[in-house]
Amino acid sequence: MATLADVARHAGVSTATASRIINGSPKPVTEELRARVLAAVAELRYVPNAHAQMLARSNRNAVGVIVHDVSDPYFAEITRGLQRVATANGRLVIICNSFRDPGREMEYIDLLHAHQVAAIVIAGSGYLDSTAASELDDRMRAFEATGGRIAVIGRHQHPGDAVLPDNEEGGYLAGRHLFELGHRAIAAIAGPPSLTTTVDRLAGLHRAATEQGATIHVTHSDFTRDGGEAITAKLLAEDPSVTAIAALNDSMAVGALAAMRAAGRRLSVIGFDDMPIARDVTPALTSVRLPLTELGERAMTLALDPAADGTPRTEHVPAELILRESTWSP
Amino acid sequence: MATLADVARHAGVSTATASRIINGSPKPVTEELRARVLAAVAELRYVPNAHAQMLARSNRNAVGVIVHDVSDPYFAEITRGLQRVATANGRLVIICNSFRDPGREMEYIDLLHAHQVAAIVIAGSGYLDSTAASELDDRMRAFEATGGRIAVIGRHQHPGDAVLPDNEEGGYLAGRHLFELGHRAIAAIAGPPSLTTTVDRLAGLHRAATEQGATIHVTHSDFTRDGGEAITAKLLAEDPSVTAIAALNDSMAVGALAAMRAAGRRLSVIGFDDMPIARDVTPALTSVRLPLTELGERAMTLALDPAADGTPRTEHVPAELILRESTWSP
DNA sequence: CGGTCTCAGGAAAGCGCTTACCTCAGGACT
DNA sequence: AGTCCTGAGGTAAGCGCTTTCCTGAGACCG
Repeated sequence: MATLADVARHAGVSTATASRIINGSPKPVTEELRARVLAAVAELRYVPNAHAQMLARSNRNAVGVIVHDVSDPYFAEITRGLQRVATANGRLVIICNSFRDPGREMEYIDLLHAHQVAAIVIAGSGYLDSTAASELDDRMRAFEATGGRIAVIGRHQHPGDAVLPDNEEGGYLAGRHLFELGHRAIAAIAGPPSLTTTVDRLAGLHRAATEQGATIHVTHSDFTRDGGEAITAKLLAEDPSVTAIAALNDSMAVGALAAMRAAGRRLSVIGFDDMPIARDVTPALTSVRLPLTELGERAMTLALDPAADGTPRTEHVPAELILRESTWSP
Repeated sequence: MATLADVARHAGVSTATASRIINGSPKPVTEELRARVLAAVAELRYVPNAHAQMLARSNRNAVGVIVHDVSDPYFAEITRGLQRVATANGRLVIICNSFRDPGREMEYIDLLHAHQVAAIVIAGSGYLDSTAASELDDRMRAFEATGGRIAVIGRHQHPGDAVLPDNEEGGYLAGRHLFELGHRAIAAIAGPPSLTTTVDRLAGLHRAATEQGATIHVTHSDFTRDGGEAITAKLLAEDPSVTAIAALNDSMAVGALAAMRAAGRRLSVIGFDDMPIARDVTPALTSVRLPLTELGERAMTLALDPAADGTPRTEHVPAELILRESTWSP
């Protein structure tokens, strides 16, 4: 492995000069030396050791991202936004999948901390369990204490910069739409009850129901397509009076559609997130859209621009109802 | 930012001792010192500087992954496999999106090289353009010359460890299926002609056609859903005699379905990759499955186990036809 | 009771790079 | 002619950690 010293020796200059030439420092250097050094670099296929550079410069260049799972379309979309902004700012992005495990999240915070990232963005870890949340909070504080910056996506224990999708409002939009259509027997398929995303969307749904003096039957699943399919099958068998299903994300809504097809039933279904698949299933899915890419972009922007004063900044992004063909009057 | 020296001072020991205790080195240490050091670590919230560790240990711990785009379901699936194996081996994974830009790929190889990764896995960059390919090859050699390991997924210029999905066979399977159904006027919607994936799948299709003494009409698109929709719309308008469409990936097949729905036509459609969405569109998509997660797992395994001798290892993974409802006799 | 082992712990030499500071010519000025 | 810049380059001190080698003190032996 060629080092700077090798290059310098090869070109017959000091490491200082070689370093300056390679990094294009403002210090003036004669053309001849520059050429010699550059030739040596090419010949030796020299690639600077990033770790040594980080250590010597002690500037933080990378940023970390902790999400549930990049393969999940929801987070893939968010990640896309995060990457766009980070790359535009010349940052290296380190992505970590937490699989919603608070323990793993803490490990990753430490790992990113150890790697001297300038900032960490965390998405999809709004835990309600206060033990896990406060330990996490602890780790985050330790990171921030060293000058690191943290931005979170979604409601979160940790006080600090955050971009908040308006999940409550989205839930309300979905509920109101169903009630306006004339549905009265509505079943909600929620995600894990420990996630704030679930809680907030559900709260909106309940607000809409209360407005109508109605109630909504809630069952919990796991935000996956198969989970949605299984629970819908059960629901259809157990409660034939339900006329509409509000799934708290599109994956489960797609599963619900599959279960209905299998059972030969046709209830109204509304999804959440408006993922690309929504327009390609039959019937095309009515859904509550959250601008996921934008969510990511704004979170990364927050994370990279140091706060003017120390005040935590909070940005809200609105939800929007996208009407398609999966909802109708009973 | 607390350093090892801070911890050592705080505990009243030398940095050597502190380091040994923190890293659990085999050197024996009295319980009392161990307790003091660990207490100091907790109190100062010490997190070791990973860059300094890398530099001092000069062992390579991370691995790099270069893919087209993690948000793309195809690569998301592959990445999942890569991560599983890497994490199981205690490696940090650095993911880079190349967006199929050879220039960016080279940058990323250098970047990963600079970060001293132990290995790089590259997926989805089988370029035919020989200039780009040979420059890439150059970069890879430079990396390998320093002891780094490279594994590629898919056919590739670079001679070395590779796992190859059997795209040609998959194309053949798709073609034969359509011909067996009795189709004669078949249109293929291919991806960019510069990718080996496109070329290989197409070759299989042609082999099936030749067997039948038939030919296939080929048009090129870009592997995206919208690209598939647009080109299918055009196709339907221009050539009413076509009875079957072979899309070279599922995204384009889904687009084709949408275009057909819009035009009120019902041709047979076969996709490729058997992505999760395939079973949820209507009609459910017949597709050629490639075990993507396994592809990733095997590539990472190859990358992490140094070759027994220096011989490049090649693993083939077979394609499989998944019958659903989008294909029928004309 | 002097000599040899063992063991706990420390001193210090790097790992590969950046950069503040220093040196040494050769002009420009007075 | 002597002083002072100014440019071009080198010297060396770290950055935070690991690890080799060394030291000093008991334990043990004959």
